[in-house]
Amino acid sequence: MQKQLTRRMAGEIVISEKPGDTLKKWRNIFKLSQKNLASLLNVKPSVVCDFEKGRRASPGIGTVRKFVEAMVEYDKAQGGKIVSSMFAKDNNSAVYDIREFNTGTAIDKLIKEIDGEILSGNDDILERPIYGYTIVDSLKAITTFNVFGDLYGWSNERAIFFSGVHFGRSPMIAIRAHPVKPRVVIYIKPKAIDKLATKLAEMERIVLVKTELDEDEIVRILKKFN
Amino acid sequence: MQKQLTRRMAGEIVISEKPGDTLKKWRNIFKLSQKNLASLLNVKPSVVCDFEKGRRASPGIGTVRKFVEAMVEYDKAQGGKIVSSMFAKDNNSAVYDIREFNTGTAIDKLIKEIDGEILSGNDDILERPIYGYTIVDSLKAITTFNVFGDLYGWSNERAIFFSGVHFGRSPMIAIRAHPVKPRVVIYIKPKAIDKLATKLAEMERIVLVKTELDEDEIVRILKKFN
DNA sequence: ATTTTAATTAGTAAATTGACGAACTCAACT
DNA sequence: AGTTGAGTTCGTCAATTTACTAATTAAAAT
Repeated sequence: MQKQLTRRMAGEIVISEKPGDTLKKWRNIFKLSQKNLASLLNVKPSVVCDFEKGRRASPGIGTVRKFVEAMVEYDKAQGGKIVSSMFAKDNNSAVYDIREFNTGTAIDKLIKEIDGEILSGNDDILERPIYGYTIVDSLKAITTFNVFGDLYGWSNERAIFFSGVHFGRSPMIAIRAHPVKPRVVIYIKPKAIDKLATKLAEMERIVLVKTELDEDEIVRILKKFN
Repeated sequence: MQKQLTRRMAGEIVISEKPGDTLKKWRNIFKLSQKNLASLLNVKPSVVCDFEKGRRASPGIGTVRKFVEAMVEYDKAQGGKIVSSMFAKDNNSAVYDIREFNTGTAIDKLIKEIDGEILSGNDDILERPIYGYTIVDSLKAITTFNVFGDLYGWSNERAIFFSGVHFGRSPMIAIRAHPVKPRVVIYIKPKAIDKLATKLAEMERIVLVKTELDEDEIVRILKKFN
């Protein structure tokens, strides 16, 4: 998340008409005075000012990097309020469990273990490895502030389990709309399966599975995987 | 879109462990040889190589900018294939109309013009300006390849009209899941309004509106706006 | 009215960049 | 075996950046 923000800041500064102004904008966002920022960087305030005022036509990327990273680091030390606010991420109580595997696990192996039934998915995808999973409550996932960003751990090559599924339409629509996609979607005890859900799964080439096991059993079983 | 990509590239290069490698990565993405790129920049190939190999610890942002912009410009001249592909935009037949305004239009003014009924939205948001709109068929939007990326024109401060709405649940879920949000969502002749839809609108602080006018009438009316 | 704090401007020395050309490696063709 | 294309390495040098100090202006705070 921090890296993402530093990249965004850096990109904005580099491409900006007036890099100095953009730098200043960010300094203000982080509520730092030139003096404060200068001391974080172990330089004199005039240095900060020179950059903001555009005295250098083309400062080095090292400079930009130091500036940007110093601000983000500073914020982190203060509790990371600014960085978090830029990502508007919050309450992730919708996430029941999230884990990464140390090695890849084939999709079909995982399905077998949790006694899943495949609703959609070609054979050729089933051998692909995934590197983790996330279990979420489907309704909470959409009503909780911005969980979608939290669904993906280290790897996007993962399975997402949805509990509290009625027809499975909303979860697939959410996945459809979200830029990052899992490899496998598993509905925990769905009441029924909407046709649009399977169609969307096919379009996204996502393996769609249902299981009648409950969350705790699944977590227990997946403990094995490493 | 181009600016967005240049920023992204620049940010990645600046923050990268090895800026040179990242530069190279992008050059490869744009299918350019060092020689080609050098000629676009009016420098000798060894210059490109020096940067890629990291001979300069901290090249200036002007250099990064020139490199990045040259690649994007080059691609644009070739039809913009790479840039487009980075945004995975494709078939946008779900989009009925998309337009940008030249000046901001207050949300409440637009609502009045299209004879809309507000289902959710605080007064303080209603005065905010928006800078464009998109009209999409809601079902096509989710079944068509990656329209979500195409919903947003130059500005995200816009209104999105959904036609073919049943209960308005899916469109709001899609918006919920998508990282970029419009200011206003307008359902065109919805059959009913799902409670979850209004709830999500409130959470996202999006003004949710319904109108009984049809697409053509709306387009006609919005022609006035500039 | 005076002092502090924040920001700006400018002169300067040392370090670094930006660009060149020439020599060199390493595959891939012919 | 020889040529071509793509990429790499490196010495060189003018132009620029980096960071300093000191002086100056502007706004807030006492």
